[in-house]
Amino acid sequence: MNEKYERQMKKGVLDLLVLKLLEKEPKYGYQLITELRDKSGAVFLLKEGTLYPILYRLEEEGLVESRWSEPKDRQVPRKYYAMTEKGRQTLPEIADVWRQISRGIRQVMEEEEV
Amino acid sequence: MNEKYERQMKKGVLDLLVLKLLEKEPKYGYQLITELRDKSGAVFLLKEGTLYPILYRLEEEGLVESRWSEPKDRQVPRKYYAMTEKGRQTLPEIADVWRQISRGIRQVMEEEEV
DNA sequence: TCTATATACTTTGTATTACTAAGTATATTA
DNA sequence: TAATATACTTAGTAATACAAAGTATATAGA
Repeated sequence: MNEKYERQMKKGVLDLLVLKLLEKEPKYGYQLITELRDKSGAVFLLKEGTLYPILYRLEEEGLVESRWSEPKDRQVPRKYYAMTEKGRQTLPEIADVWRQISRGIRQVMEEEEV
Repeated sequence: MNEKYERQMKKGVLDLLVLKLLEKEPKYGYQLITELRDKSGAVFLLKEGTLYPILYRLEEEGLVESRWSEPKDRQVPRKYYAMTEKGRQTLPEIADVWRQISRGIRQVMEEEEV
């Protein structure tokens, strides 16, 4: 992909995708990176330096909350993130912003392409 | 719309939309603002301070070129922007970046929604 | 045993960009 | 005459994806 444009176009949607992945159940950071990679068909290959600050920001905004796992059987400790009530209210709003913008883009792009 | 997210999600796509609108014929800045507003269904309401710097950047990158209109019959002078050869090569590349990213987002969003 | 790799989280710094706000100037309309 | 629409410019700000480096543990291979 054209890296320059790729980077900019991804701005803003990561919050949406992370929230979406947390919708059903709590997950930890590294898990989110691999799920995002797999489900997006390797379009979203996040580095830790990208994802973790997003989680910190979402937590600061009150959309998610975290707790450390008590590490059983010699397991590396993990920080699980779960959606808050506010997060559940906000997710559909953000999803709607995405829908409107992508529709606007489609309309401009498909214009006169009949 | 949720302004905070709206702003970020629009990042990067404006170059694409502006190039798309210039594909068929040269246009001037103010014209691009109104066309973008109308064709997007008022999703993209650009201020001059948003559009013109985009055009300067695209020109600096060699994707478009500008010329001032010689103002006939007491008309305000206009700066027309036209696609360059390089611009015509780059447009499909950027459009493809958009397609891949939006497909990746759709896949994550639609996951388990059956 | 040693080493490399995968897992897992943190932090600092940088580049890019949409937007606000202000300014300049002309033409048209009320 | 004033207000509005047209048309372009510029300076400054905030937000964020990413690179890069660091810390630490578990596991697999040589």
